[in-house]
Order: sequence, then structure tokens, then C-alpha cells
Amino acid sequence: MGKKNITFSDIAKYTGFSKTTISRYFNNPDSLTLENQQIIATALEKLNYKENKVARILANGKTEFIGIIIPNLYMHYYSEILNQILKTYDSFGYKFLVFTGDDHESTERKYIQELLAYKIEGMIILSHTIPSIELASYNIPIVTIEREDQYVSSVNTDNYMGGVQATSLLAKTGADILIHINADIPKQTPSYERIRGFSDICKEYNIPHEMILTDTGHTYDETSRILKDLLETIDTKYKRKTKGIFLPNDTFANIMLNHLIQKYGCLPDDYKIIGFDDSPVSREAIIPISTVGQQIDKIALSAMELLNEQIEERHKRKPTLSVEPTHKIIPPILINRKTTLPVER
Amino acid sequence: MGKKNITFSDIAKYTGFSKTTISRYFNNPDSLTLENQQIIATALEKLNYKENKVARILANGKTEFIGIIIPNLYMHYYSEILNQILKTYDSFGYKFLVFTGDDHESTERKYIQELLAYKIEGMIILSHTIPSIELASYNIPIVTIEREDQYVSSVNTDNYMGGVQATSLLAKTGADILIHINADIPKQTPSYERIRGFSDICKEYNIPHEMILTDTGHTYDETSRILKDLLETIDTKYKRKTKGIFLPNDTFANIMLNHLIQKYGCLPDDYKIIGFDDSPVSREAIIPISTVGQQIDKIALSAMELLNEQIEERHKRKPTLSVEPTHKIIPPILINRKTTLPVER
DNA sequence: TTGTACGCGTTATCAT
DNA sequence: ATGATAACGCGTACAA
Repeated sequence: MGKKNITFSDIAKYTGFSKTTISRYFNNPDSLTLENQQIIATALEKLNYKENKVARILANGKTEFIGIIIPNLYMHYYSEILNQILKTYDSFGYKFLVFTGDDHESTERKYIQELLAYKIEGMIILSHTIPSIELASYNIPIVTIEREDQYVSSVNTDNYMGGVQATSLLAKTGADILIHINADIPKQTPSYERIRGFSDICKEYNIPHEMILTDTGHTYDETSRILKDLLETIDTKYKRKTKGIFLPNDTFANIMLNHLIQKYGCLPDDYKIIGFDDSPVSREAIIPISTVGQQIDKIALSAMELLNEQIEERHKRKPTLSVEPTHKIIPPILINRKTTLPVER
Repeated sequence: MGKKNITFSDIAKYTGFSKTTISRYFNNPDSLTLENQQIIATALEKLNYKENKVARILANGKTEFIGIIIPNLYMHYYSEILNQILKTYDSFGYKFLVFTGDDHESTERKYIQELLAYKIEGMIILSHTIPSIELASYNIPIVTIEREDQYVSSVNTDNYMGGVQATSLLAKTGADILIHINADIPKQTPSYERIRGFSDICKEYNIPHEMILTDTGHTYDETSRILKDLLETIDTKYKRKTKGIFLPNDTFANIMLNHLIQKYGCLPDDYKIIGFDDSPVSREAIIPISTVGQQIDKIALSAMELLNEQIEERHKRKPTLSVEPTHKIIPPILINRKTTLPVER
């Protein structure tokens, strides 16, 4: 507010053209003669014009805003997803209004209302609180990532494949017994498929296995204690056997690894460990941990592509309304590091 | 675009009031009688009115947008800062337009122009590329976090104090020689103060010390290799002495710790280690690493408070222009874990 | 307490 | 190739 904003009117007055022509200079410059473009260009310079996209939005309805609701940013997976999404600005041009959800349905609903009030063109939802049937009812392009997605388009990692890959690698080490530890997550959650993948492979190849579905705690220390106890149980229960343990994420895998090393001074040959996510800790661990990496860059890109399609669709022609939601699946990548070396015979 | 948007006009027609009254219902409801409020409320329900803040912005100039330019989100420090900033929505109500910088001055400049075009009310800058004198020239409320800040308001950790605390803790363990490894960062960078803190304490108390300022690599593997070499050097150079090593961040500290454990099977009593940042890896390391924690929640809150003050200032009265920039300092917190146990005599 | 009339800065429509 | 004029949806004097 250094006095007053320069507007198209000012430029128009200054150059002798009409506001319309100034507008055209920005949106369809080819329709002006080169010299007139030049005249306007210098006028813009001289008057130090600053564009006002708010006015433009009101006039043409295109905000180029996309709303994001993400559970948090302290988990590496989420911050990396956001990282990759934000990077698409250079190719898609959408600006991102970001909210971190707080796990309360009502407040996240408020966030959505706020986003709608700003006339966002679409949303990317990663938080889990609001059911997809409600999301669909907002009647705006939506893509969810790694959450319940029955009624909206989505991008998910191929969790089943991830479970299969992790389990297979564990089996190939020569482990006698395969163990999967996980929280007792609901069956609709995408990551439940990892459990199925583990289970199916074990059954298909007749591999002895145990599924430990239990409360894994809500803080790091709690989880650490629980996993320590679990390790003790496993240690005595499968004394003579080689144990292949599939943890649901790298943080858990790292905790397990640390407990083992604190107990034995090294990673014993009868323990094989794999995590999930390829988060930094898996690489930074005392022994680099094998894991299943989600292709976060591809997930983010696919989400934006899906969303962009929907947005472009609705910018033209008639509604073509309520196309079936698209569900895109991104394969994970097995990362074989040092915690799944073959058993030495 | 389910047909057409309901506007104040529609509500006005439907209720028999004027648009002004409908507007007042939202902005100054007390000026209406309770029954009329009720009438309008039900009309809004019935017609399924959705507010349009874009129009409101154009009319009153208040976007409630704040722009953020942050270098990246894969470093825990940055994602946590963003996390905490986003959380302030509940108390301040500002919406955040987020860009990740890419270390190119020109593109970050483009981001700023884009943000300005959306009439943001202020900016929080964490990226380092654009000098503060240029930031100041944009003539809009700005707060920077942990970067060069001569001409703009800022919030920074008390890096000097952090360096002092880390060094003191190391000294208190009884270490014979204190070593600080760091990249050769420019003196204007806030974190350079950590180096000064280390240096000053060592000199003040006549503690033998060595400062290793060198290229620390640009990838994890590179850094790992460099630190391994450095460790070898230190190991032979200070054979009989107890070495207290102050690393510039927890990732480095963790790498050093892992190298030590891989070499000796444990953390030898003649090695004391401290990192910086209190990032997850410091806690998740095989031996929990002592570190200096930045109070990220307070940093974020202070930044928003500073920014909010500036914004409110400019919403009222005359410019009161170009007040001196405010620089706020947040003290760090020493976190004494298991890598700085006193030397056993 | 409520209404009138105009402004915010652009784009879209229809002319010329 | 350029212009005049009416939107876009809301806020705000000023009036009543």
C-alpha cells in the first residue's frame, strides 16, 4: 500500500489504450502489434505495475489454488509427499494452500470449508478422518493419497506388492520362521494390504510364520518398550531358528535392530530384518536396514496429474459429471541392504 | 459449478433484505435483530450459500494469506518449522501459500512475485538465496528464520549459546581435547555463531581444542566417507586422550557414532560426542546422542507473532513506516543423553 | 436497524 | 487490432 496500486486503468490512461487492450497484453499479446506491446511494456515498467491475481480470479474464476490437508509433517513420509507435491508448481503452476489435519473430523471439515471459500480448484487429501463419501459430496476435483478412497480418485502404493516383496526377501535369506509385527489396523486402510501380502506368500510357499497384530504404542519410548518385550518373546520362542522379521516401518525396524545390537553386540546371523518406507533412518541406522521404498515422487506426480485432468475436464464442456473415480497404484521398490543377508550355512 | 453460485443478492432477494444487510450478518451480526439473523441464517441454509472469500478480498483488501518460502522439506528442521507454522492457523487464522525454494535466486524471485500477485499480507522466508536488503525492498511484512537478516525482522536460535552449551557439556565430561568439525560456512550465517561459541569457551577455559573447518560433502555417502577419514586422523593424532567431538548436526553425529561402533563394537569411553538440532535420528541412534535442541515451536510462534504485529500495524493508521527490524533470539535447549557420559576415572 | 450506490481490478462479450 | 460496457461477489461510506 505504498499509496495506491497501479491498475489497468492507470496503464490505459497513460498509454492511451483501453483497459481491454492492457488485459490483452497479458492474456493474448499476439493480438497486439509489436510496437504497441512495447509501448505497454515500458508503461508497465515506468508506472511499476504489479499484477493482482485476486481481481483476475473474481473475473475469470480460475484461482489455480489447490488445497492440501495432510496429517502432519513430522513423519518423513508426509513431509516428503508434500515436498514432492510442492515441486510440481514448476510444471503445473498450481499454488498450494496447506493445512495440517489434527485428527479431528470437525476441524478438518472447517479447513475444507475455508479452502472452498477461497475457490480452490481441487484438493489433495492425505488425512484419514473424513470418509471419502463425504469428500465426494463436495463436488470438486479430489485426489487422496494412501487412505480410504472408495468414492474419490486416489493414488496408492501397491502395498500388497510391498508386503510380498518384503516377505519374499526375508524368505530368500533362508529364515526358518517369518514374523510380521503390526498394529491391528482396519482392513480398509491401504497398508492393510501389506499384511495380506505377507500372509499370502507365507501360505503359498508353506513358510512357517507368525503374525503379531498388537498395540504398538503411541510414542517412541512406548514402541521401543513394546518391541523389546516382543523381541524377548521371539528370542526364547524360536531359540534355534533363524527369524525373519518384517516390521511395518523403518522406525520400528531400527528400534528392533538397536535392541538386538544392544543385546548381542551385533546383528546375529539368525535375525533378518526388513522395514518399510525407505525413510532416512533406514539408511542412517548402525547397520543399513533393508526396506521397501515408496516412490514418493511418482505418487505425488500421479496425484497432480489425476487432479489436473479432473480440473481441466471441468473447465471445458458440460460437466461430463461424476465419472467413476480413478485409482492409481504405484509399485514400491525393494531396497536390499545389510539386514537381510543370506544365512551362512 | 453446480449451476451457479448463490450470492448475497440471491439471499437478499429471498429474504427481502438488501445485500448490505446480508453482508452485515457476516461481519457485524449484532447490528441485526436476533429474529432477522435467524431469517437470514435459515435462508443461507435453504439456498445452500457458500461464502466467496475471493470477492471479499477484492472488496476489503484482506487476504489473510501468508507466503512461505522454505528451502526443502526433506531436512527435518525445515519440515518441523513448517509443521509448527501451519499449526498457528488455529490461533491466527492466516492461510499459508507454500513454496519450496530451489536455491536459484531467480526462481525464488519468481515465487515472491507470484505471492505478491495474490496480495499476501506477509512472508516468512527460510531460504537463503535472496539477500535481506532485497527482501526489505518488497515493502511488505517479512520475517526470516535462521538466515541472513540484516534488513528484515527475524527469528533465530541463539546459536552462540548453543555452541557454548555443547562445548561446556563436552568439557564437563572430562575430555582432554575438544574438536569441532564443520563446513567452512560464511560468517554472516546464523549458525556460524556455534563455531564462535565453541571457540570462545575453549579459549576462555584454556581447553585444548581443534577446529576442523572443511568440506563435509553434499550427499550422505560423501559425508560418511569424509567423517570416517576424519575419525581415523583424530584417532591416531589423539591416541591417549579423551576426545570430545562437537558435530554441526545430528546426522553427522550419528554417522560418527556409527563409525566408532563399527570400529570398536561400542562407543569407547575416550570418545564423547554431541550433535545439534535434536532431530529424530539423535534419539533413534544406537546410542541416544546428546544434542542441542532448537525450540522449533517457539521459533515458529515468534515468527508469526512478529509478522502479525507488522501486519496489524499496517492495517491501521499511517505507515509508521520503516520501523527498525526486530531480531528475536530463541534459546536452545541442551539435551544430555548417552554420548556425553563423564569419563570414568 | 436497514438500504443505496459505488468501488475493488480484472476478464468476457459484443461491437467496430 | 482495439474499445465500451457489463459482469465477478462482496464491503463501505453515506443516507435514511
